[in-house]
Amino acid sequence: MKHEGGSCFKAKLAIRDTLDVVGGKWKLVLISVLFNGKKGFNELTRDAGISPRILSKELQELEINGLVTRQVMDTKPVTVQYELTEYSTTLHEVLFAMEKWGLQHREKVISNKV
Amino acid sequence: MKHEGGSCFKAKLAIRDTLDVVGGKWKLVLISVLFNGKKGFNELTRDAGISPRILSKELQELEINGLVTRQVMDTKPVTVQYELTEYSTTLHEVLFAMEKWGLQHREKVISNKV
DNA sequence: CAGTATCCAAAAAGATACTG
DNA sequence: CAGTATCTTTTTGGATACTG
Repeated sequence: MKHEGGSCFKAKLAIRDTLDVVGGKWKLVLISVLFNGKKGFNELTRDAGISPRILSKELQELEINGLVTRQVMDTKPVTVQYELTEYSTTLHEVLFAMEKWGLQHREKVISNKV
Repeated sequence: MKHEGGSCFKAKLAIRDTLDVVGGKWKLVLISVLFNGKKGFNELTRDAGISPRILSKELQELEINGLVTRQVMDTKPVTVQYELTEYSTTLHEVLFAMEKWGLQHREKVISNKV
């Protein structure tokens, strides 16, 4: 046995904690889209391919968890800019690892299917 | 702008690909549990805290994606051992990053709430 | 023990119309 | 443009009994 019960238990909990914050179908995708820089609401809707209802909910959760800021701009029809926070940079490692894995996995699947 | 449209699009797709394979509530948790070594079905049920129906489904998907092997042992009441594959090691970076993030985030939340 | 079948509850997602 | 309300559908999960 490599790990004793305690450390595995901890690992499992930590994974769960992370999933509670950025799990689900959209959050990491949204963060990766916002990596480009600020975006407006409808822009995000289009870029991520998400419906407004869900986007609104996801953004609120991301904001609550300190990963995104929402800034109301003083424009004629009010606009809003969503932007990643400084804290969100702590997720880079996760995002980068997932992006890398997705790419290599796609390669692998493609080559196995030829 | 740090990335041009193309690379962001690619990043988004890669994240999605990864989520398609190991997204959801259970897969990464199961993998982290199997990190300990082989486990039987009921053992996994207990360790992960998952119902048999879901466990069965998740394991099948993990097997299909080449992340887990299922080995039927030649014992009196048949037993089965689930084990991570060599390929699953490609996920270590993702798992490790998520574990690390979960830990630091918990720290952060706790200290902010004191 | 391993796993499936059945049934049910809850969560997540999607489409779309509508409001300031 | 930003976002909410409403309604519907799909997905996901959980309890539990049952089978080889």
